[in-house]
Amino acid sequence: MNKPFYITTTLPYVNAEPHLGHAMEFVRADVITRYKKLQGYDVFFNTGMDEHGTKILEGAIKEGIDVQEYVDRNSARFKELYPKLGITNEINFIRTTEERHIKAAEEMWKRCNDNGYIYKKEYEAKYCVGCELYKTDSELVDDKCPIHPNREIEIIKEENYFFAFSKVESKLRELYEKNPTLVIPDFRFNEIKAFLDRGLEDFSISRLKTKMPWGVPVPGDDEHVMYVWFDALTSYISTLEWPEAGDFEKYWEQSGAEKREVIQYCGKDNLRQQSLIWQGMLLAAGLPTTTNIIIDGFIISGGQKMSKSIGNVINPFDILEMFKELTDYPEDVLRFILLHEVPSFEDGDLTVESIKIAYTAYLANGIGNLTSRIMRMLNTYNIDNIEIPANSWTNEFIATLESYDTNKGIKYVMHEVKSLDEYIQSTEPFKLIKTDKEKAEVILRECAVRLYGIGRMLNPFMPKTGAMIKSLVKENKMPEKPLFNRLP
RNA sequence: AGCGGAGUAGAGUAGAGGUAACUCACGAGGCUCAUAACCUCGGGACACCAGUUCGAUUCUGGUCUCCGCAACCA
Repeated sequence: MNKPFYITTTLPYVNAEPHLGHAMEFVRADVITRYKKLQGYDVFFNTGMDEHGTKILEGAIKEGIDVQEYVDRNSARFKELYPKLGITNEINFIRTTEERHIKAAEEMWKRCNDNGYIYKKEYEAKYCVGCELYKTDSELVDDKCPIHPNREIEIIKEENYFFAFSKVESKLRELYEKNPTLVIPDFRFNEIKAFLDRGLEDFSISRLKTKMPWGVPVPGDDEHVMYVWFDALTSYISTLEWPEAGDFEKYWEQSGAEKREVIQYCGKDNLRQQSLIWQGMLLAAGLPTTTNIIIDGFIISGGQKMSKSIGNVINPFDILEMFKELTDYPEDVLRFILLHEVPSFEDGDLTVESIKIAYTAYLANGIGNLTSRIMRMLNTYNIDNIEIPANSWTNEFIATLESYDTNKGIKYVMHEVKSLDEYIQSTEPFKLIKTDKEKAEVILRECAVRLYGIGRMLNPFMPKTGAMIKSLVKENKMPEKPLFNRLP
């Protein structure tokens, strides 16, 4: 059976520490990956690090270290995070400083160039002599560099390479028309369609090497390096060793597959880059486009953006730390919080307080307690040999994941936890066992099967917890200690 | 200016053209299998103004407020 599936996160730009937004994107993509694997797909799951460009150079200069050293160190920091999030270890990494990536970026450039989408034009760039860096309008305050307000910003006229965005405009429009679910959710798609309708301007895709050397060289021109976006976006296929055919053919082109599925996850700040620029590049190079781009919202805290000056920053490591004494599955707790407390497509709010409340309500009092009470009864009353039915995922549950609504998916599971608690209370098997043993046993077997079903559904979301619940039911074992201890 | 999103009980969120749901907090009761857990009941909400409709909180228009984007910022 040929069921290939490709999914990638955006590659984080490694000029800062990993934050909750990164963690959330990884976790969601991981949930989809695990779900698809359980459905029999051959999944290529990609992530990596974006390591070129001005900001990286700036960061390295600031710390006074070699740029390669800087990206090596920061990339390691990110790589550390994946296992702590319970991300499957069958994950592919690409760093944009890798040789295979640089080759792919050069090839992408050549193809766009050969097809007539790249041309040279004079460009006015703003440059701060103090920083020795290019600056964008949004970085300047009153047309001055905030770090060097006493120096004038230099306007550099230089020959730059431009991408003929305007030339792919009609192709993009056609792509959008033919693929009504290209961008998910639909309100984001509307946003980008409206943007496209206003018309696209060509944009600069190179920088002078003398001013910004940290990038992939432009093929055939020693004086320029590629603008970081052009190189970074190519990583989604350089990870497949493109332009070599092998994995690219299998996972990106998916020629023999029933339905082509090439999925990208990204934050809402990336809408334009992923849905417009990257798709435009693929079209220009004559390559198949992405089939679905899933746009995440942001995580805020207490109604405000997380920021160091407000002091409301919560990073993934903090949450793991909070729960490491209480459970053997802190990564599942973090996954749960991100999946359950943040809407799938809109902004969500997390505070230390809200995280604790959710943990107590759903994990300690919910799943953990439910597991204990059922397993205790099965044990005490010696009810053994539970027959596990072959498949128990309902269509309603599957539909949540097929539409990438991971938040709705895990809420569905939590609802089942709740209704199983209600079922126990209303049927009272613990009372019935004294008067009608047979009937009590029927009820408890039903409970065991339903608990096992919860374990199964939990699988993509909270893999370790799901596996533990399943094995407890199978072996008719009481958990040695609570799955999720209550907070002190 | 423009574009997109949002305004639902004390807080955080669901939801739908016709008894507004969930988690936490609060009040009352129940159960004892369970992690002082679990179950039941109760109080309390659809920003504002018009329109469409038998009927709107849900659709349309407007107002106010908040958030994001406003391109070469990765």
